[in-house]
Amino acid sequence: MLKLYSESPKHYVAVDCIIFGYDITDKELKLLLIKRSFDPAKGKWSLSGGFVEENEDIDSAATRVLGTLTGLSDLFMEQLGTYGSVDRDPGARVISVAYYSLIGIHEINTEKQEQNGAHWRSISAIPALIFDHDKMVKAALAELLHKVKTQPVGFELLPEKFTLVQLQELYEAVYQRKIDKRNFRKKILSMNLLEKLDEKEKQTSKKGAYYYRFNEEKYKAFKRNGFFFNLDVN
Amino acid sequence: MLKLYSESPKHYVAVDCIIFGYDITDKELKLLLIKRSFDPAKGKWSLSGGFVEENEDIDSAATRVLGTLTGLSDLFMEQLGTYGSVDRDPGARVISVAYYSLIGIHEINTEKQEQNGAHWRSISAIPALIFDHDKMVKAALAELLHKVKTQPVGFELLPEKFTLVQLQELYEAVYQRKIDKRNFRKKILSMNLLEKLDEKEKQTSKKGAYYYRFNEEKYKAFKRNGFFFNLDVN
DNA sequence: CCAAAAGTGTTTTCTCTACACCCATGT
DNA sequence: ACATGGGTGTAGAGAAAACACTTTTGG
Repeated sequence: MLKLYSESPKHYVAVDCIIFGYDITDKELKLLLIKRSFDPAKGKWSLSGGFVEENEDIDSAATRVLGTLTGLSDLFMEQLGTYGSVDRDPGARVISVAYYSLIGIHEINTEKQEQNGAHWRSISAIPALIFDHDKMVKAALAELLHKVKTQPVGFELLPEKFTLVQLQELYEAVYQRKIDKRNFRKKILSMNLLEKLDEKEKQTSKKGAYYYRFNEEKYKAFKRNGFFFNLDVN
Repeated sequence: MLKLYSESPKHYVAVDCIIFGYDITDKELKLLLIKRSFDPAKGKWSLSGGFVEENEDIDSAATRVLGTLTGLSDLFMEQLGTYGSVDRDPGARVISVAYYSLIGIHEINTEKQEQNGAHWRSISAIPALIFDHDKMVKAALAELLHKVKTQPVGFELLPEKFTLVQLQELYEAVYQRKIDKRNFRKKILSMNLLEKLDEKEKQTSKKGAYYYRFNEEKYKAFKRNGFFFNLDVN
């Protein structure tokens, strides 16, 4: 570093959130997108974002944006990367730090969101997005695919209680392919991270499917002993 | 985004480079660190960095910093993440985008570097670093470990011609453990990414070890056909 | 001729894959 | 009693791990 701080230029810094949601009923992975309400690119689809304030950590800015849109806090969220091409935003030079987060669509009031100009769109039919947001979404999807294989984040997209069928459907929605039922169950159950409950889900079948719950404590304990989550099934 | 651009604050944005180097002779993975020449934290060890200029992409800023220090261009470099806590730099609020890069120590003039206050330090004995640079290094190391397993980046740390022994020693330095020679060779050679040369390296043994070269073109072709590099050996 | 490092295969173990039938229950 | 979705095990293939001796050659 040759220059003094004061001799260096300052930049607008924004956060953009790639919000993944899973809908247990229509079994689709979705993205929360907004219709932009101001120029430039007013009326176009975009990720939701916001500027980083003076005395605000970047992570906090992302949490704030996410909270404003969903009304939820304590969601899974992770930094994806920073997009800093000079011309990425035609309005001004804005550096954007992208975050992705996972939320269960069942948890939130979808109608209220749509009033705010936010809409859930299936990842199989994402509209064109402004600026480099397509690039961000593409990167986030790649990251998500890797993440669900190597860390137990799939549960973030489901309600606390879920059936193995629902868990498998989630993985199928993310991978976009069918998974062998027996191999999937064998593998996930062999990790000993799920607790079988006495309760059954009876809406979708007469027999009913047992509910399970992810045990965070067990996972932490296993991890301390060098265990790695791995759910790469055929 | 509720605010207009002009109502939002601007921030100093810097890049910091985690520069990994591998020394073929002492078989150690190293980091290029500098003794900071100005306040705050003058005289302390730090990563090399620099501010992002007005009309400069962030990636370009990182390339520039790396070039200034090493005199090299076209090096392997990738974004690691952005560090944006308000108080991370006591001098001012500076948002830092961290990059890591891989270079062969043999390629550069080490003496010239040391004159610039830059020093290669083994990763097994990294001094305390300023600000959150320790955190960056830790993250970069984790990323590197993952990267060398899943992408052919190890070659970036070696000269163009290298022996299989040298390649294995590099992986041993990165993983910090011994690897089985026969399994390692079997696996890397079965990928068909290395070309055996007619030349032998004769400094370290009487018999001499054949030189190999990484074939970038083959790798690209294989990748197009869905091949994934994987070098996870015991 | 011998020290020192390079090079080379096989067996065993484990993990991944493929695959089909019975079970429970509401109507 | 039957239709519907839930739940279960095993055999074969392929990948990973363990392991020790022969080759070459400069001094």
